[in-house]
Amino acid sequence: MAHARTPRSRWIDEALRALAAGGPDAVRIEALARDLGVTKGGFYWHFDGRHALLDEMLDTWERNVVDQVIEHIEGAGGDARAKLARLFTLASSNKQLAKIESAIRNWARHDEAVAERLRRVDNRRMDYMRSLFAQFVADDDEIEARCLLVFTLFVGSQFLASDHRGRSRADVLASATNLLLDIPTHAEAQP
Amino acid sequence: MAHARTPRSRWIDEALRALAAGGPDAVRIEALARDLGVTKGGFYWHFDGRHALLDEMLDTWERNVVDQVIEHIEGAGGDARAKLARLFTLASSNKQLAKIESAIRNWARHDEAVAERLRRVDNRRMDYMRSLFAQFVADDDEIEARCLLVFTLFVGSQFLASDHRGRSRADVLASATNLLLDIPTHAEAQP
DNA sequence: CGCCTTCCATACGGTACCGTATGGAAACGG
DNA sequence: CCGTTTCCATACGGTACCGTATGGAAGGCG
Repeated sequence: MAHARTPRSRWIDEALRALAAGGPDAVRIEALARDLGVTKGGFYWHFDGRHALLDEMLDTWERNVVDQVIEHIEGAGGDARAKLARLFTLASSNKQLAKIESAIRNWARHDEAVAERLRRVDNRRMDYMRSLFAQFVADDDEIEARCLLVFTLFVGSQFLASDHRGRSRADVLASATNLLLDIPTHAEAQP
Repeated sequence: MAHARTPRSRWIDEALRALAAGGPDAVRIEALARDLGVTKGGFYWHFDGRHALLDEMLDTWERNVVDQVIEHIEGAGGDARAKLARLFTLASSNKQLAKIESAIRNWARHDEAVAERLRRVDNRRMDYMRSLFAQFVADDDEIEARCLLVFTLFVGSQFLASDHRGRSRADVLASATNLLLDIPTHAEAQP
């Protein structure tokens, strides 16, 4: 096994960068080759065409995201609110990963295979959040609603262009997450 | 002025359909011509190239969205909560418009000119929502947070793939909006 | 060293699109 | 009914990409 001068992983990394920058349509083999300083000659030795590269990109992403989550579950301490707060902090950092994820989310709207992968990831995250909210919210409908609000807050803010009257987006995000962690249950609010 | 067999508006409509289906990269002139049953010959008489079509698409969308909002402001009655509830209902319908908007949101991530148009639209909607929330929420930070939560809820749910434990997405959306309209202010929740 | 596997460069044919040029058909206006 | 404007078809050259084929360089190994 001679050392690959441009191994599979480099193609995948570069492809993910292109995905983040311009979506799946920007993942062009000849363009990647130019960025890597080689020609596409070696690509077709490593991969079975463009579609295979896209698949492996998604495989890599799916693994990384899961690892990221697990890593955070394990390294966590404190109660449910503290864990959620740490999760929110994590979601706010990792800007490159957020771009990749946003590109994949949009991609999934047009490609059922991508949508299925995304569903696996989203469902796993939702399950985790549900288990945390369940520790201080009684009503199941409200748990589900709060999970949806959290999830869409971070996903949606990537696609939002509005300003916030002098406030930074990060500040408003923090206010919103505090709201989601501090508000009383629906049952307590009604009497 | 002879009657245009394929007037500008038909090109734009078809382009918006293509945008909703596959993003801006799917707006291909020769493909649109095929879908319209003509050749691209007439296109370059009407338009000054592909970029001009994309611009006019966005012009059309921006006008329509603003009209849609104004129409709803005018036709509204009741208090702020009722108006917001009606706004949420509107946001949940119009599936084709939602697809176009999602495509534009993703587009704006890569194109600054598109981002500026989107910022105009988003800011106008945000201003309207702020004025409504201000009628039953005291704290300015919380108003901003709730506006962001509402906005990202509807935007983000378009990009979400998760399931909801047997509940429909529409039901969870309804629970979430109720939460945003019924929760007490931060100041009231703290003592 | 000589060989053989691994990796890449080069060259090719094919596809899909852009934008232009030019002729012709279609619908008026006098 | 005839010319003029309006709209479209056709044909062309150019670009960018895909995937394949084939030769060659580079490094491990007997």
